[in-house]
Amino acid sequence: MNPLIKKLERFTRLSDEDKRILQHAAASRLRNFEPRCDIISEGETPRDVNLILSGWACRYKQFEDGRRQIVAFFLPGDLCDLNVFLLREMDHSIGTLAPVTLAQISRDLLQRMLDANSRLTQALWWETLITAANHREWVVNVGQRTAIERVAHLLCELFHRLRAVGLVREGGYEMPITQSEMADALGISAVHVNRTLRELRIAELMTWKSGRVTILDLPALEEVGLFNPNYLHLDREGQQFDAPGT
Amino acid sequence: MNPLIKKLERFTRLSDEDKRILQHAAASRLRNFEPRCDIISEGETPRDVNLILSGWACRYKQFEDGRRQIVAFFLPGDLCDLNVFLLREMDHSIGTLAPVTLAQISRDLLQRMLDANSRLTQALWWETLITAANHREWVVNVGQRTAIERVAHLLCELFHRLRAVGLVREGGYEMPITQSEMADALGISAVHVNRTLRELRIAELMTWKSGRVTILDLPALEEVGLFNPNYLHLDREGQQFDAPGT
DNA sequence: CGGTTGATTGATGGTTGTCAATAAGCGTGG
DNA sequence: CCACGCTTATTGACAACCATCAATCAACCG
Repeated sequence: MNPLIKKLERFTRLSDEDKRILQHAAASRLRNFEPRCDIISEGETPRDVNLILSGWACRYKQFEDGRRQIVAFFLPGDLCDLNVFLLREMDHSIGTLAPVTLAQISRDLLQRMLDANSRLTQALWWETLITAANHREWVVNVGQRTAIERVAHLLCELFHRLRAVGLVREGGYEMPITQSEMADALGISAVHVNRTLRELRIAELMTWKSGRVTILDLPALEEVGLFNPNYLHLDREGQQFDAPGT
Repeated sequence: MNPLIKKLERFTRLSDEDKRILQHAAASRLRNFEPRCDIISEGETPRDVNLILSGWACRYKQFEDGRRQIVAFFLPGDLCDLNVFLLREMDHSIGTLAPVTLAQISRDLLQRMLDANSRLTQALWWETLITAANHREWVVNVGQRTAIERVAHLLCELFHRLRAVGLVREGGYEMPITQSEMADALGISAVHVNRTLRELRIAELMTWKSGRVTILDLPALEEVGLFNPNYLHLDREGQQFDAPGT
C-alpha cells in the first residue's frame, strides 16, 4: 500500500477520491539516490516534495569548519520537504544515509491537490506540526540529556517510528548508518557514541551488529532515555478532519 | 497596527477582507498573565490560539528530576499555539517569562476563517514552517556550538526578531529574563552563562544591564555565534500567495 | 531596612572531546 | 580463496570544557 496514504491515514480518514489523488502523486517520478549524497543542499530552491519510499535520509546543517548537526532522520513513508511551498531557499540540506528511493511530487501538482481539497491541506499541515514536535524533542535531547540518555532516546524513537510503518521485526530494525552519523545527530563525538553503546550492550538493553539493532528490553531502554512517545503523535488524533461518509 | 497582520504581511499580501477578519480575531478576548506562570501545560488539551501582544513567553519541556529545556521564545507578534488545530494534547508547556498580554483566538473562529480563506490557511501553515526552521537552528545551537557561540547566537537571533517587530531601539532591546532562564534555553548552566556573558562584555561586543541588552558590535557578535539569519526567513518570501488586486 | 531573588566569582570534579593506535568488517580484484 | 585497501568500530590516555557547590555581592521590593 502507498506509504503516504498509510501515513496520512494515521490522523485523518481520506475519501476514495483523496486516495486516488495521492496514489497518482506518489507514483510519479521515482528516483534513486546513492548513500551519502545530497538530495537538496542549503541555499538551493526546492522544486518538489519528496516522499521516501525506501532507505534513510536526514536533514542536517553544516558549518564551514566541518561541524555538522543532523536535525532529523527521514524514514520510509516520510515526506521530505514541504518547505517547498513556502521557502524561497533551503536553510538546511537533505542528504541520504542509506540508498534511497523516493517519489518526487511536483509543486504544481501538490498545489492543485491542495486547492481542491482542504482536508488534504490540513493533513499536510498536520505533518508539518509533527515535524516541529519532533524537532522540539531533539532540542531537549541535545540540550538536557546525558550521552547515554541521548543514545537510548534515539534508539527508542527509531523503534517507535519504524514500528509504525511496519519495519520492526523480531524486536529490532535495520540501522543503515554509522556511529559517526549517530554522533552528528546526538551532538556528541563518535568515540563517545561507541563507549555509550557499549554501556547499553553490557546492560543487555540492546545490540547493534552488522547493520541491525535489536532492542532487548524496551521498557528499560525507555527509562534510561527518559523517553515518552507522546511527541511522535503516532496515535490517530485527527478524527475531526475525517472525510465525511467514510 | 495589529501585530498579527504585520507578521503575516511579511510573507503574503492580505486583502482588506483578510485584514478585517484578522483585526476582529485579534481584538477578541484579551488576557493578562503574570510572569513565570503557565499559559498551558503539557498534557492539557489546547483550546485557543494565542497571539502575544506584549511580553515574553516560551515553550519548554521539563523532566521530573527538574531539568528543563526552553525550546523557543515567544516575542510580541508571535502566535503561540497553532497546535490547537491538530494535537489532542500538548507535548510541551507554554509559560510566561515577563508579564504577557495576549489575544485568545478561539479554535472555532479560526477554523471558520481558514475554511473561508485558503490564503490564510497557507499563511498560517507558513508560520508553522518558520517555527520548525527555528527549532532546527536551536538543535544546531545546543548540539554543536560551544557555550560562547550559543550565547552570541541567541543574542543575535533575538536582535533580528525584535528588530523585525520594531522593538530594537538604540542598538539594543529589553531582555526581561534571568540568566538562569537563558541557561535553560541554551543547555548550559546558569553559572556558565554568567561567565560567558562576561567574556562577551570584556570583548566589548554587548552589555546587559538592568534588563536591557545593547549590542555594541553586531557583525562581530554574529561571527562569534556563527550566526546566519537565513533560518528566520524574515524577508518577504511568499509573494506567490499574494492576494489578487492588492 | 531586612529579606528575597538574581548576579558574580572561585574552587573542584566529572563528563565528554581529542588524539592515537589497533582491530574488525567489507568490497574489489588478483 | 585470499590479499589488499579502505572504512568503520573499538579502546586507552589525556585534556578541556563545563557542571556543581559554595560564598559573596548587588538589586529589588514590600
